[in-house]
Amino acid sequence: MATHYRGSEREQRALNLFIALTRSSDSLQKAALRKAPLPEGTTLSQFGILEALLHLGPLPQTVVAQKVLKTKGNISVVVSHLEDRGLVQRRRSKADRRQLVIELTSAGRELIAGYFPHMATGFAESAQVLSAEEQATLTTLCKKLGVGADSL
Amino acid sequence: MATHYRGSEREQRALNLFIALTRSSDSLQKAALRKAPLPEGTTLSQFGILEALLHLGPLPQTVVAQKVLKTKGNISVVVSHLEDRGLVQRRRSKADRRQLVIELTSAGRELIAGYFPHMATGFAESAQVLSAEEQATLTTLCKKLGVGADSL
DNA sequence: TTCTGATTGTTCAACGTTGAACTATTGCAT
DNA sequence: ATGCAATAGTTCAACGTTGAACAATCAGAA
Repeated sequence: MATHYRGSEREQRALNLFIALTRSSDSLQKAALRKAPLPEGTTLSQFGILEALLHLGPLPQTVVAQKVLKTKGNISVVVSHLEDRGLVQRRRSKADRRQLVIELTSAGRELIAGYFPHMATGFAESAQVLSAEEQATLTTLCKKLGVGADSL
Repeated sequence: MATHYRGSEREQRALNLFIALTRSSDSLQKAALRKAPLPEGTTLSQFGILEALLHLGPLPQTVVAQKVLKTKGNISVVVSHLEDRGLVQRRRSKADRRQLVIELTSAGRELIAGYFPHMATGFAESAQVLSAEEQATLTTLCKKLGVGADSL
């Protein structure tokens, strides 16, 4: 589990932190998916985009890319797949004709709105090994770390 | 940053935790890579395998798969790429003739041993926004969460 | 207005990733 | 010894992912 690298204390601490972060988010994700399998034919990437649209409303692709931490090229591809499946639709923005605003179709809304609560329950159950206070501490420290790392 | 899902307190807490975990590990990784770009032609996946071999010695592919949290099919592909690049070599195990033991070539060892310390420094610098105690707390909570989630 | 640089999205090559079907080998139970 | 379930690895289709090259549009300066 821990790194086998023989470096300074400081480096080993940082490496162990990174490994623990990566594995725990991976474990949490997998546990939630075990409890709430994705709808047939829906991938994790597609889910991420559908979820953003459900909770934030119609968005231009660039904004979607920022939300799900992927590149615009990637979003373009995955949105096309969602469009092929009839879950999403592209609309040219009148304000800025470069933008394509993505919005859920009724089928897409039904799919994601019907599924998401199961996933939320899955996360809640999986996170229960930590107390509410521990979860809050963990979240706070992660945010501090993330913001700090981004500004380097 | 936080979820926009309107569910129970418990669910929102778990979702926010997951988002924070994901983003912080992503930020930490990207910050480290900014400070220490991977060697030309080396991908993150290839790096992961080289690193495992450097610090754990020659390993059969199944073990590598467990270490880097990927499937055996994936390891097979990436190891082939590493073999093409002359960084790694497959050796049929005598004890169990099903196993292929992967080991670093001298070129591979030189590459990863020369690069890894830079990455370690990058992680250490990026993690410095947290005190040593905070890092330890974060690591401990992550492990507890990970172990708990795995056993569901 | 006109030029110029920045922004939005598409496309493509190369690689990564998974899960399933397949082969070879092993170990065990009978 | 024989048969059989489990294990190690390969391969493939389908999809995801990135970064770079490209076209269209916008916004601001001269």
